[in-house]
Amino acid sequence: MDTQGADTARRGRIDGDEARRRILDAAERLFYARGVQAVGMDQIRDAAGVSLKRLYQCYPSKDVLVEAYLEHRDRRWNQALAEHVGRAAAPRERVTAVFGFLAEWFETADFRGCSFINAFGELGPTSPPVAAAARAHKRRLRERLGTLVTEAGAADPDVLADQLLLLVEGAIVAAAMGTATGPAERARSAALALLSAACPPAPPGR
Amino acid sequence: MDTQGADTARRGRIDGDEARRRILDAAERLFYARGVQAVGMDQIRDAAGVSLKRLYQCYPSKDVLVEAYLEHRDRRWNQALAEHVGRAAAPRERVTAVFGFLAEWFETADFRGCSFINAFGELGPTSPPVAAAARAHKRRLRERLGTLVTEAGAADPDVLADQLLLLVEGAIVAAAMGTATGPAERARSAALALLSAACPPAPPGR
DNA sequence: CGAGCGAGAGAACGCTCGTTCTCTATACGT
DNA sequence: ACGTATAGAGAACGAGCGTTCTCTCGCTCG
Repeated sequence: MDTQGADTARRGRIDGDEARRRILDAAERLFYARGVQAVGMDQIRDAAGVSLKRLYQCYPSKDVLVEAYLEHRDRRWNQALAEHVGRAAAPRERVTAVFGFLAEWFETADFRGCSFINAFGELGPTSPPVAAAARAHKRRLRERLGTLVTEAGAADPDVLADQLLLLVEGAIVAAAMGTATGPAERARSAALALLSAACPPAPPGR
Repeated sequence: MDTQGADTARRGRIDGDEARRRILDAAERLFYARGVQAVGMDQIRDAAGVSLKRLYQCYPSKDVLVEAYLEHRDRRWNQALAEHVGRAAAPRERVTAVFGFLAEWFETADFRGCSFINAFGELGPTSPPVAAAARAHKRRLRERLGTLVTEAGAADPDVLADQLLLLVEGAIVAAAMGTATGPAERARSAALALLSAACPPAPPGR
């Protein structure tokens, strides 16, 4: 009688892949919500409904689990962003879709800023792998912005992409700290202004 | 013979105010460089050249010391920014001076991002006082930007101030993580573009 | 000059937490 | 059905750290 209990949160004899997934889900939720150092392995075990032995079989140390957490979050975030941007066709709409994505994200109940900025601030000087993961995440974002503004025909794509990156990161930080009102909308209007200024509506000169 | 040693880093019988200053200096340096949780009271004691007893006499707990650290940093940072902005007279120059200040700051040898963003990411969900201090710091920055853009005659100062805030925070984060090239300059040019778009050079209409 | 208050140095305490070990019970192969 | 390998549950271990305590010494005040 139901010793398996696939979707319950309590313990039971479970498959190896299922255990990995549950652990990673629990770790992602807890690390993101409370910070890495504030969450112990015991709490992850409880939330995942897995034995400590299993936990250490799947992820042999907390450092490994932290890296897996960041990697997973990078993949999910980039995928969600890509989907959101992909729903827009016109180049300019694709750029503003980035900020629409941010607006939706900021409204999420458990939003607590950017995992990578948080992890970098918390562990960056101590843990080179964490610092590298955070930089890699931002580099991918920067590259995506680069292709978007290039497709939009910006005069100097490198400059504009950097500026949009600043707006995105600033909006995330401001949303996390509640500093600016409607950070996503403010960032989007700023991005539109920069975009309009950067891609001349009529070809200049001849 | 020199049991006092005011400017040496080693121990010795010292005055109470001097002890407070040395402790706060050491705490600021270490907390900022390595993060709050990564620095122990013993290390602060060593760096300050003070006994543990003295340390706890001046700051009765680590939490108190952390709050003093953030408060001190807020005061110093705002003062430095005010000085930098104060050297410019024209309203538009005063706005761009903010980004000149950032550029100088980013070149500092021990630059490691914004103490408040870092502390918020590290301790925000755990420590309400830290979260409050970070929000207060950003609120002050936002207010300063508000007055600057108002003096510059922006059409909608609230929107522009928010946007400049996003650029500033984004530039700080990008500088800390090495994401964008020349974040301060990129932010400044973006700010100038937004500023030009926001304050009509000729009064519109009549 | 002597007594005592306070400072410095560091050991000690208690707690947390990452990691491992032990013990018991269960599933599976023959 | 029995032995064995493995999982679960949680105790145990060791290190790190915030905080306190002890001991000794030196300065100060009468």
